[in-house]
Amino acid sequence: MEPTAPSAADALFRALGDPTRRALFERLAQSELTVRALTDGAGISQPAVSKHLAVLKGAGLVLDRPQGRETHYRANPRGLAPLLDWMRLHENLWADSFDRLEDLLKRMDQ
Amino acid sequence: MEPTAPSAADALFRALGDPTRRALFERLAQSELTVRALTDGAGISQPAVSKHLAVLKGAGLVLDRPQGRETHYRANPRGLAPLLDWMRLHENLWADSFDRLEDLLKRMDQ
DNA sequence: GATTCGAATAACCAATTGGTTATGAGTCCC
DNA sequence: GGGACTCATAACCAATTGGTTATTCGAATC
Repeated sequence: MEPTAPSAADALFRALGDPTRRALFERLAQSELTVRALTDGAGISQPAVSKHLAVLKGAGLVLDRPQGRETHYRANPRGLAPLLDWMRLHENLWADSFDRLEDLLKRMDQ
Repeated sequence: MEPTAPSAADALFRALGDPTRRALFERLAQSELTVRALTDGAGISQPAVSKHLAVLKGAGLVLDRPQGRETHYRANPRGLAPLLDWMRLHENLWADSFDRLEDLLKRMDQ
């Protein structure tokens, strides 16, 4: 019900500010993947991927699920909520025709 | 009508990734301000503010209006559109209850 | 027209950051 | 238990970045 803390948007924007990191998030938004699977095709080393995942996790954008020796990562469905919250702060920027935006955003809150 | 280019989201996320820069944008989202007015209360030097404004302008987030010796900056109402475009790419992340999201976002396109 | 003011640019610097290789701590499999 | 595999962390490095002061240029003011 209450809006996301201001600092949450900070971490989120910073986390998504890096293209490589955002690409990882976009892959995770489609399916759960292990660190190995993410590393293959990422074009960077496995430790680099792990560091990016730590940042994404810190921003609440991804969730991890350790299983045996591998860790499965997936996007957190509620992770992008602070971004929508932030947008609501600037609702007045949008054209008046988007008056349904507020209703929509309210449904994100609970 | 056509979705924003992928690179647009890149510039936007990077521009908003810095807290100081986002604070400047948030002030401009409420009213048009000169560089001087922005500098007062920003806690950083005027050249620093000018550099941040250049980045925001490059990302399409603000518009400038030179007038005499001062430059007036204001938020670009269409500047955040790429962010909504990007969100549509991850629509599947959101809970099914937000099925009106697509309709809403479509209205951003024209 | 001399001076002050507003903004952008240049030159520079310290801190942050995104990457690397090396290593360590668990887990699976023979 | 020995070896291969997965992931995280440590240590380090080059590049980027956000800040500074100095300077320049154009516009307002006296």
